[in-house]
Amino acid sequence: MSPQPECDPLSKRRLKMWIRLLGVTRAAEGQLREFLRVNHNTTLPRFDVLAALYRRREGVTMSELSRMLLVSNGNATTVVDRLEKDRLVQRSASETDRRTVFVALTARGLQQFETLADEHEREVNALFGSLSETELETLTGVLKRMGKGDRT
Amino acid sequence: MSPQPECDPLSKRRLKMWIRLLGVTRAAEGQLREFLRVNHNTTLPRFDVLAALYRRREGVTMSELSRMLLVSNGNATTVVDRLEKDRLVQRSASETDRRTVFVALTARGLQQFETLADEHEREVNALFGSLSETELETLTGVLKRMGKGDRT
DNA sequence: GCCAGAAATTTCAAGCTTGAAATTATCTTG
DNA sequence: CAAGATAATTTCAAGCTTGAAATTTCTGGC
Repeated sequence: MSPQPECDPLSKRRLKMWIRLLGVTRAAEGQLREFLRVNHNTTLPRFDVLAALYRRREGVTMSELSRMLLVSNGNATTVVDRLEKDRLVQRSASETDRRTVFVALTARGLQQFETLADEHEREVNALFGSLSETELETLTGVLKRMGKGDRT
Repeated sequence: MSPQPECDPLSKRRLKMWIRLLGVTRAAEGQLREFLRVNHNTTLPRFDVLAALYRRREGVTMSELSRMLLVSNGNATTVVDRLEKDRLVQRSASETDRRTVFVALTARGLQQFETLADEHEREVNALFGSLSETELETLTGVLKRMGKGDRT
């Protein structure tokens, strides 16, 4: 049945690790999504955009934003559209390149994010509270190394 | 500014770990999505359903399916609808409970999945090939422990 | 200066996803 | 046995996401 009788013995273990990784991540995402919906009437993608703009207070271009969030540029456009309608973020034109559009938090967006971020951190803490300091350290180390390979 | 001057020093590290976890997972998902689209003209959700049905060859109920994949039942319905239209899966009624619907792979679905699975495994291997055996072991261990807490 | 190609963004159609409401069927208990 | 509660599934509206095509703008070589 198996086409590689002498296949790399690590292959199946890598696959199982990936399945587990996906499962853990999806479960956590689901919890956070529910938390944001129930307690703050918002969504994960909206939160992600606010968080990215909070880290880059001076504003970012639409392209930078989609790269930061690993989403398509079309997607960034629509989420920003909605956030802008709600006056949480604001677009502005570049003066040196008329193709470029900057996005930044409004005062309202900043304020809302600060409340949100605080509770979000608590929620994440609750989700991963069972990890020991050692496990946390190990996991972070491995994840860092895994992130390095990403030169897409 | 910070409301918890003496906050748990692990809190921020847990948060950063989560951000990294999400980043690594999304990057890998993106790669796999592209692989499935370019090489097999299919999508991750479709693959996920086929994989679940492959693991449970005898068939599963719609509810089981959505639990396995951590998606809403409405979602399972629509993906199965499309796969059924393509004759890759098949619904059948339960004889003991007329509310229940079983889904299973068709011969065609089974055949397609076997091809797909093989290449998918290779792709996952390529994505995580940089992990040493030790790292793989460690990561899997931690992920297992993290999965335990999920009694949602 | 002109023009071909590259770059930034938006638009679009199609598919994914959610949570809530609706439907249909089963169970429970008075 | 008749409600009423519970369960399995589908339907639905709204929002998310993608990749491709369209638009507008810039840049570099001629």
